Amino acid sequence: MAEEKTPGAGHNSGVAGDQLRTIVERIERLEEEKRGIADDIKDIYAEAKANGLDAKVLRQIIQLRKVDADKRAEEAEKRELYMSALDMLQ
Amino acid sequence: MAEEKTPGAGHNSGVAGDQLRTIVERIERLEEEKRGIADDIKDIYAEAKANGLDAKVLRQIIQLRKVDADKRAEEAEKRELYMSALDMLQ
Amino acid sequence: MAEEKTPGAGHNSGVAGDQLRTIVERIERLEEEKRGIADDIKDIYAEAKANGLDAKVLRQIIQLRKVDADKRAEEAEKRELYMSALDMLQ
Amino acid sequence: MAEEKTPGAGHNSGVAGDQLRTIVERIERLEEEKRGIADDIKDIYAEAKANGLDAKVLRQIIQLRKVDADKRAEEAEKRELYMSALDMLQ
DNA sequence: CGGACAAGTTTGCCAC
DNA sequence: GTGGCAAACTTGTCCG
Repeated sequence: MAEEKTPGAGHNSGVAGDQLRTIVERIERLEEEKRGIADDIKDIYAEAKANGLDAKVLRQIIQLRKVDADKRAEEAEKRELYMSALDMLQ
Repeated sequence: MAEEKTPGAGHNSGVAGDQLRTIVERIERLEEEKRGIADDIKDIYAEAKANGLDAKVLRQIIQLRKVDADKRAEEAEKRELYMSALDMLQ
Repeated sequence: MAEEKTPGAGHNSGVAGDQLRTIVERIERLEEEKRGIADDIKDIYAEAKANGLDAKVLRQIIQLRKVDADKRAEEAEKRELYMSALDMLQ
Repeated sequence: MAEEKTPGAGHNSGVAGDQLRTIVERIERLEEEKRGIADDIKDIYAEAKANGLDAKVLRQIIQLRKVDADKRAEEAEKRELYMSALDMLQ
């Protein structure tokens, strides 16, 4: 409704209204996307349940894989550290 | 009880491994996207702060707009409820 | 490491047993009360049904009134938000 | 606002408005009490944390005691069953 | 790091 | 008794 087409014509004096509005819209857009993805995930769980899978177990599996992935990432990071240390010793 | 769709196809006994793997991968893919979007949002807040905007106020503005949208949704929901309550009371 | 506040006072070593017991008992007492109230509510629904009222409609009515109350609370909260947002924007 | 002092004078025809209102108010009163107790419990957890206790461990302890109590209740129930069976055999 | 906020998980209830 | 729905509780995340 209250469109602010003309910068400087409103009561905003300290901040650029256009910039503010752009930022707000970008964030809102992204949050909507995020919500959409969360819904998609829920749908997949529902579909899995409909196919006879146990959602709870499914969540556990994904959690386990996430932990494993984190550990692997940690190890890779450590490898990087070692490598750079070796570089410095060369 | 547990029907064997793919007997002898591997060490899996109760569930179709392919289906399970597909589902897990789809969920993991979506969760990664979700994390990426959350990161994008954080980036925008950081950028806004760098441009002299107060992140706290920004969040409040977005919260206000969300509250407004929620209220509108709530009213729609309430209308639905009234309708069904009236139906049941005849 | 763990400081001994009451040495020799029993097998407890890190925490004051009396305080812990008191807290646990207070919580359990309150949870029991809560359960009792939930039971009372169920009883009223049962009684209402026995008197020919439709429990589902009853729940909807209570839900409607709750939604209204929530909306009023939401508006108050929104007013607060506006005030603080305006304060921060000066 | 919309007071229904005179039964039969309004648009309600099938149910007694007074009875309905009484029931709704009783339930709402009880739900408010329930919420109040839940808040009290939260306060105790906060207080415990302020005193250096770990709320998570506290919850686990209470959960354990609850399980034990349930088991004891189960055993008592079984005893009752045995007793009545013995009575019938006497 | 500690509290506030949101997300996810669990639990209880009702209908079938 | 089971499965879906809604509410409660718990967990994780993010900011200050």
